[in-house]
Parts: sequence; C-alpha cells; structure tokens
Amino acid sequence: MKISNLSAQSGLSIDTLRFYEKIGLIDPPPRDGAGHRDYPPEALNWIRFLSQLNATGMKQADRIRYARLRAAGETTVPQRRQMLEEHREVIRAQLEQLTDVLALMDRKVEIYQNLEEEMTDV
Amino acid sequence: MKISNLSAQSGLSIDTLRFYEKIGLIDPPPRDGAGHRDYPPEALNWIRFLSQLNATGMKQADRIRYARLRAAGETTVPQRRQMLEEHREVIRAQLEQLTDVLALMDRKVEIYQNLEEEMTDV
DNA sequence: ATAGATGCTGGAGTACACTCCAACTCAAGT
DNA sequence: ACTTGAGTTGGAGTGTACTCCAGCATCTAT
Repeated sequence: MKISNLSAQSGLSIDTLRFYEKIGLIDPPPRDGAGHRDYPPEALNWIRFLSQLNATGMKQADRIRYARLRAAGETTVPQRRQMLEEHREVIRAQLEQLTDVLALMDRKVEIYQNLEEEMTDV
Repeated sequence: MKISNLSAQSGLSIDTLRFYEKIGLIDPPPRDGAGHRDYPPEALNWIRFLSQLNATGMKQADRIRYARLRAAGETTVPQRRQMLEEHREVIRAQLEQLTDVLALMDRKVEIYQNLEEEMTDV
C-alpha cells in the first residue's frame, strides 16, 4: 500500500504519516524498488487505533510510549494494559463532562429561544 | 474578588485570566485603589462557562466571537443561540466517538488480560 | 519603616502537533 | 526523449493556547 493510498484510507495527511514515522508512532515500512514506502495492510489498523487515541485526548508522548511497548513485543502486555486502563478512565471523565455540557447547551438554547419569542412579541 | 481568588475558584491561572482579558474573552474588571483588578462575582460564572466551552473543544476564536456577541447585548441572542446549537452538535459527535472508543478500550483490556493469564499459565 | 506578599505591564518564550517547502529521484505514458 | 505524477529527504515554519519573566507599584503586618 502506497503512502497516498494509506493517507486516503486513514484520513491522515501524507506529511503526517511521515511525521508519525519520524517520531516513532509508525514502524518504518519496507520500500519498493523506487525507494517508496510500501505499507503492509495491517498498518491501517494501527493508524486508525492511533487516531482514536488521539481523538480521545491521549498525548503524543503517551502514544509514542504505547507504540514503543507494542514494538517491544508481548512482554509489555501488562504495561500496555495499564495504559489503556488509565486512558479508559480519562475517557469516562470526558464522557461525563460532555454529557453535562450537552445538557447545559440544551438549557441555554431553550432560554435563548424563549427570549427570542418575547422579543418578537410571539 | 481579587485575581488570585478568581484564579483559585475558576481553576485558571492568573496569567490565563489576564490573557483572556487581553484577547477579549473577559470584560476588563474595575480596579481597586491600588490599580488591582476587582472582579464582580458574576465573572466566575462566565469564566466557568468559557471553561466548559473550552473543554468541549470550542476554539478560542469562536469563544471570542461568542463573548463579543454577548457583550453586544440582547440583539445578538439569535446568533448566540445558533452558535450554541452548532456546538451542541459538535458535542454530540464527540460523545459518540468517545463511547465507541470506550468500548474499544474495554475490549482491548480484556484481550490483554486473557493474554496475561495465558502467559502466566493461570 | 521595612519586609513580604500580591498585583501590575508589555513582551518574549514554550509546548504541542503538525504542515509546508525546496530540491531531488524514479517510473510510466506519448 | 520528455513530460507528468508520485514519492523522497531534511529542515524550516505555522497555529493554538497559553506561560513566564523583568522591573516596578502597593498594601499589610511587625
């Protein structure tokens, strides 16, 4: 899989893919005859998982740490599990806050709707 | 209310409070005899609301826009309502993604637990 | 009246996560 | 042979949101 294809599939820009490789988030893929990156299909799953960690607020440094543990093999499974458990709690906290703020938005929108009705003499 | 107090109550640093004033997120408060900021109690509510918008991913530029609309008085209620409705959709999308990733974390943690049990011959 | 705490300003610096660029190589089509 | 399009490198630049600092003023307690 070429970098343009992986970019399209993953939603990350080509520059970001090379950047992720540089900082150790993605394994350097094999190269084809022209020296171009030729990603194995599994790369996509990993990149999607990274994007999910990113979207849920895991920091680059922690994702790099996770990637290194993963690259180190199955002896790091306990550490990886711990990272995921910790991140799970972060996500739970975010869910709670988002739920609260969503309810607040609902209340505010309603208040504004009532105000608008008064202003237009409905 | 002095800036150190507001900082403690709001969770924002003193520098951040002054920065928010500089970029137009917070109204410049009156000053006491020494030229120190003396915030009205309502400032805290507004700052907490700003923090909630921030925590749910609203950009600085949009928060500034909202703050300006708010400062412009009740004629801007419709625009403010629209902003909140749009942000509400952003929050809903985030909630969905967080829920998905939380489920993924649960699955992964479980997989790792099973792996660990196998490795330790439980 | 002196020390320490708290606050002030303007401006520089930082952290994070990309994003862009110049200058180049390579393969394929006409 | 030559253009086109995709890919390469190393390094510089960007946007967002703070965060820190020097140098100074003022209040409070001893």
